[in-house]
Amino acid sequence: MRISKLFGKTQREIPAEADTISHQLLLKAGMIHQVAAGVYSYLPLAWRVFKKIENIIRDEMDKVGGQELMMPALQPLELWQETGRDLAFGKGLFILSDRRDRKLALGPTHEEVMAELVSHNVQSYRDLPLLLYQIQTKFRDEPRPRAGLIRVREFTMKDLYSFDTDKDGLNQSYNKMLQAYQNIYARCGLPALLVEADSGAIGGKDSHEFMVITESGEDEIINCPNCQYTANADKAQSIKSKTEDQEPLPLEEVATPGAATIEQVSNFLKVHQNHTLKAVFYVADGKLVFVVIRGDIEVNEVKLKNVLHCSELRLASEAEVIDAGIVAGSASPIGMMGINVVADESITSGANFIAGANKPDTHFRNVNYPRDFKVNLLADIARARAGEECPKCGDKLSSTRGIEVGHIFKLGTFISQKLGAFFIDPNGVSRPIVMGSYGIGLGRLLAAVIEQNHDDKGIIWPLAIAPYPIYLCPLYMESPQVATTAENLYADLESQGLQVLYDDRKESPGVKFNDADLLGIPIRVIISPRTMETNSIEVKRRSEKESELVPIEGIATRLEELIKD
RNA sequence: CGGGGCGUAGCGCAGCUUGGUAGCGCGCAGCGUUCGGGACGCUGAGGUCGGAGGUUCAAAUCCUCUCGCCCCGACCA
Repeated sequence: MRISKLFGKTQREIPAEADTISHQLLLKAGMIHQVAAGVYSYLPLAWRVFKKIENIIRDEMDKVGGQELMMPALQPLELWQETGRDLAFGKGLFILSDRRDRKLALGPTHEEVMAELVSHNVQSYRDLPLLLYQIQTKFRDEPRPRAGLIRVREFTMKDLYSFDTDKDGLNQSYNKMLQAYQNIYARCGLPALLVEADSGAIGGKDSHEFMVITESGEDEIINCPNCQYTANADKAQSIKSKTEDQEPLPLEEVATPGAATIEQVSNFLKVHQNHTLKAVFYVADGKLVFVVIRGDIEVNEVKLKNVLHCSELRLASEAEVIDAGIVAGSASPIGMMGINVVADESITSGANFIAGANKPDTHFRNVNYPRDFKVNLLADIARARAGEECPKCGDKLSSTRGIEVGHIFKLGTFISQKLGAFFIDPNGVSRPIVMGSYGIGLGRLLAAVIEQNHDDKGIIWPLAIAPYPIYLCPLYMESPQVATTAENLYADLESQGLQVLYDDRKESPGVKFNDADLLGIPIRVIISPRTMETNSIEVKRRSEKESELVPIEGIATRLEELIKD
């Protein structure tokens, strides 16, 4: 491709709206263009990268026996209502009406359509197992699109679904996919970390995410440097510090004038925050929930949502709390009636806590569970933090941030049951098909590669997914010798099937070098009067500082070698 | 949805407080001189100032409404 004809121009200044590296570089390199919030066009260079990633993914899916098919983005809303997942996705679902006022959803994922399809084509255990996938556009009305291609509202995803007769089969399919995913990331030059995850709106039991560690990542990851326990902070467990053993003392009221927050109360009474219990109020599907947790620990809303089995969860407003007859600032689980009380396991980690008395400016000392109050539900609803102990080995946990570049789920049978995807087992008994779901976002993967592979000059594409592996860069095109050599070499390389980006512009060396670096083409080939003097051509890798001089006759061979590495 | 910010030429910005009919840099076009890390000179094209309404002799500038975009939070595979 001649740069003089290439659609898409590099920019000297970075558009102000971008502050994530991958977003900045994609815009600066002229690879993407924003159409609306979270909606982008891919220009030719980015699209070439995209297609290379797509082919790697397709290859790995096919290798483990996946069969590619294509399902529609446009789906009847009824299908979503059958599984109830229209509620789980809530406002994230794009819904539109057709001319007859029928409601349709733009698919955010395809479990429903897939299960419906399979229900018509699988009758017997002999038809299983099955791995079906597609590479399709998905639509999600994200509350906040951000960071360029990392969180968008329209995106391409490879989604594969596994269908098995039982749990063992599911585990086998799951492990196959896990390996295939590792291969994909490795081939894309992306170190991806496997982490335990929450399954969110997709549902199901076990789920793992693949994370690329980067500061700009949206997700917090908790990990143990000792035993390699790694989990999304939404899901992560930890062992909270225990307070010292104490004999329970009698309950005692204390005046705490003006002290409402945990910080104020613990300062006022001169006790550590881990000796207090705090009350946090949520509204779950319209109902008030009283959450009790140790004062120094934060509530993990994902865990809370899961134990409550609710679809909508938000913090209660002060007015809602007061309306329920609760004294904000001194709320107490003691004597709480007619309201759902959910407590974190941390309330059993010590004795003689400070807690509210449900009277203004008053708290209790020596509150002990279960002596002084009852709860409707006791569960782990605490946010794990760095510095706490690993649930597996007891070592100190640390935390990092990452971008989720893949998510795999063991779904089980809830979707197949709802949509009637059953099979007849060898005993003639009808049973629901056991499903798994495996997603990977292509655009996000592309962006993550840039987050991971760049320097202050620009992108450094891994060879396997670079838009072009070779940047042919003649300097001083006015020199007939340079121009002729460049034209001939370009024609030669093209005829050998090599993909070459040919900078045939009459630009100064500085401009060409900077564009070559910005675009991140792995191998730069320079022809100039200087190299012509020794009848040679200069070859430099984007990832390295040093260049080498190669005799003109040997250049094609040398480039072939470099591309094979 | 809550908080903050921004919409003026393809991109980055100034002008707005104090109304007088739009400017700078980059990029773009032409010519010439340059040229191994974003050269220089000259000439030139390009904007109904996000949109609607209002105030005024006069609005990019003041007022009202509205649309869009970004960031933080909430939320979210």
